Amino acid sequence: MHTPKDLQKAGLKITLPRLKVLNLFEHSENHHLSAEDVYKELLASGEDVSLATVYRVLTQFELSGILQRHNFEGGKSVFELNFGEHHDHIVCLQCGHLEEFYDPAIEARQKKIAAEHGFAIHDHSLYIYGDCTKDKCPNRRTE
Amino acid sequence: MHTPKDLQKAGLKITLPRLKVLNLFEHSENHHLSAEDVYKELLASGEDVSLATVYRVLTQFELSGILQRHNFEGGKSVFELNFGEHHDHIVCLQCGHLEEFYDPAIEARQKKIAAEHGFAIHDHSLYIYGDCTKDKCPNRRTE
DNA sequence: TGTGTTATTGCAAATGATTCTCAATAAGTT
DNA sequence: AACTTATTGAGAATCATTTGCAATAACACA
Repeated sequence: MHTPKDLQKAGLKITLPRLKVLNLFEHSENHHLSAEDVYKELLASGEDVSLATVYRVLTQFELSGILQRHNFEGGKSVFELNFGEHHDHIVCLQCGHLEEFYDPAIEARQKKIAAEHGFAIHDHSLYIYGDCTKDKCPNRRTE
Repeated sequence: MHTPKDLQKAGLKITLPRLKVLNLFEHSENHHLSAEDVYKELLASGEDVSLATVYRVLTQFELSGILQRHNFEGGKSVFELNFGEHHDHIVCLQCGHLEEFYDPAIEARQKKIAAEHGFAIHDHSLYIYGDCTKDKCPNRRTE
C-alpha cells in the first residue's frame, strides 16, 4: 500500500494532483496506465489535472520509487505501482492483455550472464509477446 | 551476408537509397544503428538520402526480415542486420556499450512460461542494463 | 535502346508522445 | 496571516517518426 506519507518521504509536497494520481493507481482496475490513461481517467471522474502535470508527477513518482515505468512496444510509457518485488511481463499482441510473472531461473541466469560479460547489473526488462486465449481477445487463438 | 538479391526476394526494387542503407549496415563498425545514425553516416560519406526515406527503408527492411528492430530505453528504435539467429542484449548505462548473448536456458524457460499462461509466444525482448568494465567507459566500474 | 507504368523518393507539413517556459497559484513555514 | 518556494496549468517547443504529394527513378516491354 502507498500513502500520502510516501510522497513526503520522497521529498515531494503533498499536493492535490499528486494525491489524485496516487489514488488512481491505488484504486484503478487497470494496474498498468500510460500518461494519457491517467489523464483521461482523472478527467472522467471529474478531477481535472493538466496533462503536463500528469507527466511531471509520473516521472517524479518513478524517480522516488513509487511507480515503475515500462517501455512496451508502441512508443508510450506505461506505469504501475512499485511494490519492490520485481516481475516481468507477458503481453498479448492481439488484445493488449497483460500478465505478470517471476521466474527465479531466468533471474539467476541473467546474473550469471552479466557477470560473464563483466557487467554490474542494474536491472533488466523482459517482455514476452504472443497471442492469448482470452475470450474477449479479438483474434482469439483457438488453442 | 546480405546482398541486393535480398531486396528482390522481399519484393523491393533495387534502388540507390536501399543499396546505400544495406551497404552501410554491412560495413559499418557499429552494428546497431538508429534512423538518425544511418542518416548521418550516409551524409558523412557523401551519399545523401532523405531522412524520410531512411525511415521508410528501415521499416521495409524490418518487415522483410533483413533488419531487426530494437526498442531500447530512450525512445528511439535501433536496427541491426538479421541473421536469423536470435539473441538478446546487455547494455552499459554509462557508455552505451552493447553486447549480445544467447542463453538456451532462458529461452526454454520463456517457452514454458508462455505455455503456462496460455499464450502462443511470438517473440520476446530481453535487455539487461548495467555498468560495464570497458576502459573508455566514462564512469568505469572499477571491478 | 527508348518509353510507359508504377513504385520510390524528397520535401515539407502533420502527428503523437513528452518536455519545457513562464506567469499564476498553492504548500508548508514562521 | 504573511512569506518563500515548490508546483501547477496552458500552450509553445521538441523529438522521433509518419504522411501527402508532386517529381523522379526502376523495371518491363515494345
